[in-house]
Amino acid sequence: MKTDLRVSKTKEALREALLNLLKQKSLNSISVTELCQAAKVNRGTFYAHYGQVENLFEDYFRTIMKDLADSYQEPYRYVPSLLSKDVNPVTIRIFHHIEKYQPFYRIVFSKTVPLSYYYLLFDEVQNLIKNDVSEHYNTDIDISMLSAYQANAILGLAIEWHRQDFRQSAEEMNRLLVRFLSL
Amino acid sequence: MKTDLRVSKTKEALREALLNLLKQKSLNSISVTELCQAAKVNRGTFYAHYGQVENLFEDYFRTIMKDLADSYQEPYRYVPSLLSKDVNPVTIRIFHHIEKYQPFYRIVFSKTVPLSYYYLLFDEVQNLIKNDVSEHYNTDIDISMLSAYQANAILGLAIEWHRQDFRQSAEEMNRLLVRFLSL
DNA sequence: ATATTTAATGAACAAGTGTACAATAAAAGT
DNA sequence: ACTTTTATTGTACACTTGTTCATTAAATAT
Repeated sequence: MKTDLRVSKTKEALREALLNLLKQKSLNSISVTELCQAAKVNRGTFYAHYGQVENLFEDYFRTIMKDLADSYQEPYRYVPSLLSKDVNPVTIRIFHHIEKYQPFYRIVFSKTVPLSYYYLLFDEVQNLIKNDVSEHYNTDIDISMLSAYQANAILGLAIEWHRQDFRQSAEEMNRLLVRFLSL
Repeated sequence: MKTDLRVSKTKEALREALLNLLKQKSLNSISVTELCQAAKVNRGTFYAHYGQVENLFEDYFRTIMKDLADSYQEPYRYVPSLLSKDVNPVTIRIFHHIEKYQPFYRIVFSKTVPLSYYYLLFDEVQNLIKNDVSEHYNTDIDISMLSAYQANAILGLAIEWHRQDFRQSAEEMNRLLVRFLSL
């Protein structure tokens, strides 16, 4: 059975209202009450679907990360020439993705937000690397640990990128990563 | 001028009450009201010092991380023999530190907690690496980016360690890190 | 078209939040 | 010891939170 039209209608209204409010104020200053007023949705209805505003945002985050996953379907155009074979381009699309959704990732990387958002990103990158790594290394190595190590290294660059207010281009971040991988 | 005795008294009472409550329930289920009742501190006084329960925990986290920083004063006894010179032992004390405060780090790495705790840890490790890295590499390299990259790689292991319920020993984590560094 | 299922609504409730301010009490300075 | 400074307390207020439940309305199924 498909989802009830009313459900998708209210979820859409809430998402829309959240995005509008985020233009004016920070995520954790948005109350359930004002969100529901903006969305013209009953407060009880909100609680039926999400428990807190953070969960609504997480819902939206998942759709954005779906776009990251999807990007691996099409060929990648941004790999610097020096890359080619050593570094699997798979690991490197993340920076263009973050650049594309920059206003969004300013929130994801902000201090007051729950750690769960970071974990969503971590999971995604770790899984991408897991697929890649399991082919290239011996089987006696702990794949979970190695992929966690490599995935989070990349996210470390993303964190620093955010801290420097995204002043570098995604291209530059790619080149940085390639350089560090060859150290 | 030193801090007022009354201030340290109330802060101590609040910290003590928080630690007791954390034995029974999760951080974000602890209300300001019940915390203040347990600490026998007026609710208004709490708001004068911290704005939310999370900030009180952060305060405590800082003292624990001070212990990590201090550990670099004394010689390190846990370095596997294979390490010696390639890997600076500086980077590797983190796992014994986390092991020592394990119940605490279960909270720090839990999903609902603010990202700021992770950043505190990240800052600490990044700075330790910065000091080390600035000696060993060319000056044309972006030290902030490289240290962010390396620091977060290590924290990636910590995240995965937490996810696997800390089943490995700190020694094992050290060996894993050494191995990954030589790949 | 109609009946059935199920989601959204509105109202109401106890509890917690965040803030303000005058009154009190405890440190610090002399 | 006494005065001054400053933190804590108690009370109050408007507001938000999270939950419940009967009522209404919209979508699905026949």
